[in-house]
Amino acid sequence: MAKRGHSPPSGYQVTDYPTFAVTVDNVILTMVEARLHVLLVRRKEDPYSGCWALPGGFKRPDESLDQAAARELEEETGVAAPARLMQLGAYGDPGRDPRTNVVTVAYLAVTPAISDVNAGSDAADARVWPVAKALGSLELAFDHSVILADAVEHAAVQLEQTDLAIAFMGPTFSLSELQSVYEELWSTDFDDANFQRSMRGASKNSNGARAYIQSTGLHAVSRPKGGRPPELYQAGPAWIDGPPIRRPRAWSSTEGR
Amino acid sequence: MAKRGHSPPSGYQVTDYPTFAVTVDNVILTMVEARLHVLLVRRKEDPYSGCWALPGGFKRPDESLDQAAARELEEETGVAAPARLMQLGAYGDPGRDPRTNVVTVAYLAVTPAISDVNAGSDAADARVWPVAKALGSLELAFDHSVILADAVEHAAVQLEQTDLAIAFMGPTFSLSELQSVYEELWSTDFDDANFQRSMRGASKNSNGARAYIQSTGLHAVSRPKGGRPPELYQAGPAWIDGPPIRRPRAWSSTEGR
DNA sequence: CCATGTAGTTGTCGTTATGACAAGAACCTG
DNA sequence: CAGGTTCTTGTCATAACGACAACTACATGG
Repeated sequence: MAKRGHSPPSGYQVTDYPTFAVTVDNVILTMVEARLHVLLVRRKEDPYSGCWALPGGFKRPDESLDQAAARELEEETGVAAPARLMQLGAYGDPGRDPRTNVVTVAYLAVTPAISDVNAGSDAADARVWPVAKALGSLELAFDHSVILADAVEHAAVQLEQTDLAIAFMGPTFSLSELQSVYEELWSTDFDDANFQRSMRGASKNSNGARAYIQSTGLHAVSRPKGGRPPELYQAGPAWIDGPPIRRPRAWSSTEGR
Repeated sequence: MAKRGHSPPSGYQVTDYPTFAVTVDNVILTMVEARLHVLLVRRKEDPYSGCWALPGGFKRPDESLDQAAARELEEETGVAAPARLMQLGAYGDPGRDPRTNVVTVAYLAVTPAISDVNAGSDAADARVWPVAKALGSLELAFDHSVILADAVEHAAVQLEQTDLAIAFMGPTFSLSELQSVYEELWSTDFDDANFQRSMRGASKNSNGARAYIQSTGLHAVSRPKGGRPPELYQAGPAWIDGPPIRRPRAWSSTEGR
């Protein structure tokens, strides 16, 4: 980027353009007992005081949008920003905030089970909610239910394009845990056997370099209800783009998307 | 920073948050002679006066982001907003506009060959440029080369997820025209024969309802250089999600993305 | 310690999609 | 009509996918 020294806006008037507040909002998704959950805070101040909302806040002029998102997440929830905080989109419908003109930029991230959530000074409470409930009975502040719905859809798409599913997992995981992520976000049911083959790189697919996931050799400890202890895997080292598994599509004319 | 005549929200202080200008910028992609082109305007005012830039401008408080994008496009270029004006993302790095704090929301659309482009009052000129040149030798205003690059990447991804490729086509088109879109955006070379099968729904794939494209029965008129006149197709009526063709991936460890 | 239940893993098989390539069909030009 | 170009159809081997049977490794309860 060249061209500096444009600084003094030669006869530029502040009144030439309308001003806005710019906020960032984070959609933090995680998996609790095979169900998709989202991190929400309960608002302490007006507007929408007492409502649950996505953690977020005002962007500062001296920080990038990405930085603002990470900062606000930590401030409001005590949750360290996940590595991949993806931008989702901007929302700027008139009147979406009763105070003033506010444009918000939504971010999406995925984490393994969150250890401790602590409401920051701006929030009355903070916890994870099942997405189904957050979109159903909860009545979120502002247009946050729209943002949340978009985020879930975006995550579902990313699942097919990237290794996003692994971001839901801890350092080691079983294939059935991973499978539950795909099944939950895509509302599908995979054949266990076929799922495993797909994940490993299957058959004799190609060069070993692919490595979407990697075997650790370890096995999970047995659990109360029985069943064979699964082998534990970890994220592959140098995974390059490409779908680890294909999203099933409904071709029948009766089904939409 | 001014704060427009908005009902002073009960005890709310203007100084509680920083203000920004919000702009929208459009990336309009089209295909000219099998090469990807982008619509640019030459700036008439500072900053970056004389530079080529994406058509865009300030959002107004009483319109949505989508509306602002469509309005600015028409105002600056005389090009009617294409049906699908997709939001690409928000860009808000500090200092990206030398005047003030500006956050811009980028939009992406694809059109068939644009008939007439007319520079609006804000622009000194308007025309389509090959994307290769726009990203190479042209030196765009602000961070518009970053936005453009992101847009091209986004279009390439959408090509696999939606029927975006057809948006490049006119009312009727030949399969080789369509093929050139995929080949240009993905930097690949498809086997002509195999490409056709994929596009038609191939083999005996499934219920005819799929119909990504539809035969018109017509044939193109013969062209000067010879060759068999291709059959002409049109967009399918009720196409539902799903990739008409898969993007080839490079699995070899030497290739990135 | 054996039957039963649960969960994970391996194997097989037919169907479908994909990629490579040959061959034919319809137009141009000279 | 010969030769070049572009589009179209056909064939074939291979890889991927979905369904499903079978087997393994654990827990629990008698």
